[in-house]
Formats: sequence, structure tokens, C-alpha cells
Amino acid sequence: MARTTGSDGEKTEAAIREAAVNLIARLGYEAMSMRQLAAEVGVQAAALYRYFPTKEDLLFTLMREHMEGLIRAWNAARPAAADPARRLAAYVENHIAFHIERRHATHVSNMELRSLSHDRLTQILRMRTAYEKELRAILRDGAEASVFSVEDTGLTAMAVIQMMTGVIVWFRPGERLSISEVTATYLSMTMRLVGAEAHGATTTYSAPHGFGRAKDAVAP
Amino acid sequence: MARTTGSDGEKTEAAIREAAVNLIARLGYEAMSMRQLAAEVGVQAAALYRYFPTKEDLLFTLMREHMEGLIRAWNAARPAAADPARRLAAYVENHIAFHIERRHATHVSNMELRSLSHDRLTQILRMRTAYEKELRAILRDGAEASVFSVEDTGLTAMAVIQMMTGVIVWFRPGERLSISEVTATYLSMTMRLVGAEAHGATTTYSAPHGFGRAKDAVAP
DNA sequence: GAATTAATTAAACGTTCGTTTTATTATTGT
DNA sequence: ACAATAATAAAACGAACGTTTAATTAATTC
Repeated sequence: MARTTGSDGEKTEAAIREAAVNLIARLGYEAMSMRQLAAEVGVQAAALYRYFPTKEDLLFTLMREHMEGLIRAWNAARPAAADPARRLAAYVENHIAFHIERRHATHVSNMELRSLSHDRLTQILRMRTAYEKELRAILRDGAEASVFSVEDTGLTAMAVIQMMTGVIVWFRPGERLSISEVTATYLSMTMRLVGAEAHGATTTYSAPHGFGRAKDAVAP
Repeated sequence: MARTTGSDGEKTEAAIREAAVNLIARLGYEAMSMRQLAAEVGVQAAALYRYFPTKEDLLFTLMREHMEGLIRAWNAARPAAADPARRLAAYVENHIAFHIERRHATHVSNMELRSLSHDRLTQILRMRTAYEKELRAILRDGAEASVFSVEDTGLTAMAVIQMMTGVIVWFRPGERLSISEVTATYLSMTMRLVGAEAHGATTTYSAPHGFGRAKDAVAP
């Protein structure tokens, strides 16, 4: 009938965030009701409004923090001053690792943009553009140094990002391929895609892993 | 207050389909109301139910016909008996052209899967898997004939498809690049990605178009 | 241990949703 | 011309939605 034993604001808010990411990823933002979310958390719907003033505020918070985390991860992983190929390898590895680890949050950030108000959409897109700009700079530097063969920097950047982000659509942890196998394969596909084959016979940009030559299909 | 002058079932149904694709692509299936759709068509909401028994039936019809169209287009474009490289080129060109021409329908088919019932989702996914299987076969044949270097057929197929389908996210007709420029660039990226570089110096797999190296936006 | 504050419940509000029912008019077939 | 039918409008239905208000209890503070 009121406050329950052992209840705690911080725990409740964390539980709301986690349940919201999972529910929105599974059902979609519009299809998830606040009552459904509350039930998942084990609380009444009205309690949610102590932490997030509106449903859209909740969505925006999830998206903003996901984008901030992605940019923070890249800033931490970015090599200080390296050749374009190593910078590209770092970008790919960071992107794949981050997105595999946060499949659901990535799904939300990619699929629910249209449910944001104009201003908030702009904020999220600004962050995304800043992140993509890093890849374009790497590709441009590599093209100018003739270590990459790239016809169109912007188009190639979009293609590489979409290819990499697509990993969350089919990858399920612990199924056929390990995270490092997937990362290594995407890395070599990316390197071929941008025409990087300058250094020696078969340059390895990441820690080598045994490639199992598995033949079976990939779950949709 | 009832049937209006000049009203015609076939025209109304076609108008419903077109308006529905555009509205769902823009707002999302859940966010689009039947009243909104009816207003766009210029009709009362109840009139929609003469053509589609439920909202989900409407969505399913749009998706099914989109997938059928994609498979039909590929069956028409598929080369009779050709080497893997030419088959891959045909697959890429058909895929890009089809998806650019039907951006909104593709968006719907990719984004609204979770609004389908289990049975209908299965039907759509079956069609999608059959379509993707064609690409896997091409990649496998190419790998076995050593004209492609592909580490993992299934993973590469997913990567290529996601890279290509991603074109609808950023491409706007008549902006910077023409459709044939985009198609040619994606084709050469795909060929490098699968390690196809057997034939001569710079093999061209499609009809050549002037690559303008355009840096600025050029509106026709 | 009393007062204050934080966390939550229970109930309700107005709105919108997908859908159904019923009536009415335009078109078609004879 | 007249019956039959196809196409639509108008209105209503119950359910579910996001959100608000008010009351109630647990934890914290002094």
C-alpha cells in the first residue's frame, strides 16, 4: 500500500533502466507500456515517474548514455599517434566489442530514434555524427597516404559502420563463434574492404585466434 | 454521408498500401494509428477494414509482397550459369537497385518484424533466409573455386547484406551520388571484401559510369 | 523516539486506440 | 428503371494508454 520494506531509490532506478533496455529492445518503445515496465521491475507504474518524468525522458536517457559510453570507449581505445591501418583496426575492434557487449542498448539506440522529439533527436544524431567523423578521418588519412584504396570516404565509412553494427542482428553470445573470432573476421573483412594490404603477405592487426572454418548457417 | 462520388475499391486499396508504407516508414507501425492512415488516404477509418481485416494484416501484406518482389527480382536478374564473381556482381546490383527504389518498404520490412505474430514472422523470415541462402551459395562456390577468400561463408554473407541494405539509411535520391555511382561503389567494396581480385588489373563487373570524384552535393 | 523525508501504492483522469455496428449513398447488372 | 451490391460515413464500444493525485509506509535524521 505504500513504501515497501528494503526499497531503495538507487536500486529501483538501476532496475528500471535495465528492464527498460531489455523490454524496448524486445517489444519496441511504442509497444512497451509503462505498466509492463513497472511489472517487470516489480513496482507500480506511478513509481517510475519518480525517476523519469515521462516515457520519452526514459528513452532519451538510455540513448544518451549509450552514445556517451560509445564515445568514451573510443576515446580510451584510440591509439595516440599511429598509422591509419592501426587506427582503423582499433576503431573496428572497439566498435565490435562495444556493440556485442551492449546488443540491446544498441538496438534501442538504432531503432527508436523516431520516437524522440526533434531537439533530442538532434542531440543524439550530433553524438553519432561525431563518432562517425572519427572513422572518416581515419579513412581519409589512409587514402591520402595511399595505404587504403577508398573511392568515397563518406560512403565507405557508412558501409563499414553498417556492416559492423549489423553484427548485433545475428550474433548471439556463446553460439557458434566467440567474440574474438567475430571481431577478427570483421577486422580482416574491413581491411580488405578499404584495400589495405600494404604490409607484407598477411598482416595481422589483432591477436590471432584459431579459425574453425565452420560451415553451418547463421541464425536470422 | 456514405459512399462518395467516384470512389473505387481498387484505387482505395492501392492508396491505402502506398500511404501505409510511407506512414509506417516515417512513424513506425505502432505509432501510426488507423485514423491517421485513413486521413492520409482521405477516407474514414472504418473504410480501411473493408480491405484489411486488421492492422496487422495490413502490415503483413506489405511485408510479404515486398519480400516476394525481392525474390522475384533476383530470379529475373540471376545469371543462368556464370562464374561466382559475375553471380555475386548480379546479386549486389539487384540488391542495391531494389532497395534504393523501395527504401520505405525495405524500412518497414526490416524494422517492424516484431509487430508480427509468431506464425507470420516465421513466414517472412523463411523468405528472407531463402534469399540470403543464394548469397551464401555464391560465396561458397567462389571460395571453393578459390576466386574468393572468405573465412566464414555465413558471417560474410551477413556482413555483405547488412552493408548493402544500410544504403537506405543514408541514401537520398538526387543528392550527391547517382544510383549507378552508389551501386558501382558498393560493388567494388563487396568484391574487395570477399577477396575477389583474380581477373587482371581493375576488373569491372558492371556497366562503367563516369566516376566524378564529386566532393560537393550536386542536385540534378 | 518523534519529526521529517524518501519511496511507493492505489485509484482515478482524460485521451486515444483498434475495431464493430449500422445506416446511407454510388455504382452495376438486368 | 429498378433491384442488388459495393463502398463508404458516422457513431459508438470497451480496452489500454501515459500520467496525476492523494494517501501510506519505511527509512533517516536529530
